[in-house]
Amino acid sequence: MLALCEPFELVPGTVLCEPGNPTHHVYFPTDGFVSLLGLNHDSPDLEVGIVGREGMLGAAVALGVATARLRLVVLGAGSAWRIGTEVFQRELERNAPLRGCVNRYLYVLMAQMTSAGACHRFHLIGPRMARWMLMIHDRARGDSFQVTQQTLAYRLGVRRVGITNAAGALQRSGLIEYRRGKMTVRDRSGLEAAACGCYAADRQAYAELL
Amino acid sequence: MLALCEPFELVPGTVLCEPGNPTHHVYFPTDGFVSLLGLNHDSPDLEVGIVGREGMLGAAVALGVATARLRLVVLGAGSAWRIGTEVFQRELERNAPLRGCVNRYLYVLMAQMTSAGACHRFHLIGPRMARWMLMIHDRARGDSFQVTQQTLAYRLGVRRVGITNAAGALQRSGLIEYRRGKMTVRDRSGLEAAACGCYAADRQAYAELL
DNA sequence: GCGTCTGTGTACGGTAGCGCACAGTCGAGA
DNA sequence: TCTCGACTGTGCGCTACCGTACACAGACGC
Repeated sequence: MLALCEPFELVPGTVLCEPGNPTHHVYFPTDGFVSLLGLNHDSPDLEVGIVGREGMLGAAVALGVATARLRLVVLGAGSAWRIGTEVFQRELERNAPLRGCVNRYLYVLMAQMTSAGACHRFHLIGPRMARWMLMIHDRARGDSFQVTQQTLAYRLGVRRVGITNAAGALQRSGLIEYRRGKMTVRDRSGLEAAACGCYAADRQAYAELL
Repeated sequence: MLALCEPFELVPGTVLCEPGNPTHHVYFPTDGFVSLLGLNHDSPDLEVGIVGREGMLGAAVALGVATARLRLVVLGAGSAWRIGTEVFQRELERNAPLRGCVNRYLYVLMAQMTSAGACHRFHLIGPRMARWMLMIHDRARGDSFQVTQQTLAYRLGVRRVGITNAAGALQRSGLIEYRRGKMTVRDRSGLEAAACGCYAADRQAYAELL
């Protein structure tokens, strides 16, 4: 499988894929992380998931659809293996265990999108932000990562000011620290307590199936 | 395929499936409609989709997972064909066109769940309710169907009072009529104008792929 | 006719988040 | 060292929605 792949560098800000365009590659991050954005001409954009080394990008190709519906934006620097869509599809047909694995991943992805919907609808900004920090923390190399409040606000579908307040509260509680685009997790377990249950639910769904 | 199925009656209120439980059957409604509810111990339940004769229930079985994550509740009376999970899986393996079709349906479902997330997050109750009415109207036999404001509120994740207000506005505009649990669509195109763009987007996604 | 239950209308205070605007403050590059 | 742009903090009025509570009306059985 690896022989069919080529290495690819994940550079923050890069758009790997735009809705409506054909999917040319499937990506398997080994490091770094990517934001999945659901676009909607009718409402602001909204992040529906984050993918790091635990997952893959372009799993929908396994469903036989080679047109993207999500915008994929690199958030955290790193690297990935990528493989051409057709090659991947051919491999899927030959390789039953691979197919099973990708299918289970798709299922987990669906589960996460379901819970993300309710999360964005009902939960306060604070817990949602804590959840987001934890998801990044799981996928980042260390305790710090580059994120401005503006980009976080965009991802959670709220105003920057909302993030400023929530982040300030988390910082005053000593859970995180941040400074001009650099966020640092200070108290991981405190952050887990502050996050909404969606974080634990997501991890459980992943653990159960993969 | 039909030879492997058995007829099944969809009785409103029936719970076809509960999260965590094994999926015993896959259903293909020929009439009536079913509500897909995402449950969350951390927040109120939320409807993530509606399925009628255009779709199927238990598509996730095609991903090799026989455990449900959604609660399926019959909303509109009707009938369906149902098939045992194992039989269906065996059939999927033999029948490539069927597999392709189910896969595409899964993809559409994912697209709808994505847009539903943003819809619940950003759109006002009025447009969301209009969208819901249209989705039911598409799947119901006539212009009328049995729904109380309370059940609708539950599905949209809002208070009943919120529905009372929105429904009152729609009725005053002459788009719908309702009376003690019976809703009637009076002005279909007006309702389409009142609904949020998610309705049109969903239909387009479906038309493009199926 | 009478009570009862279900469904709908209305009211009221409370609040999270919005849109907007502006003021600091830090950092990188000239 | 200075400037400029990027990042963060704060303020203010507004609104959609929430939780709660209560009143009314049609439906139904006795």
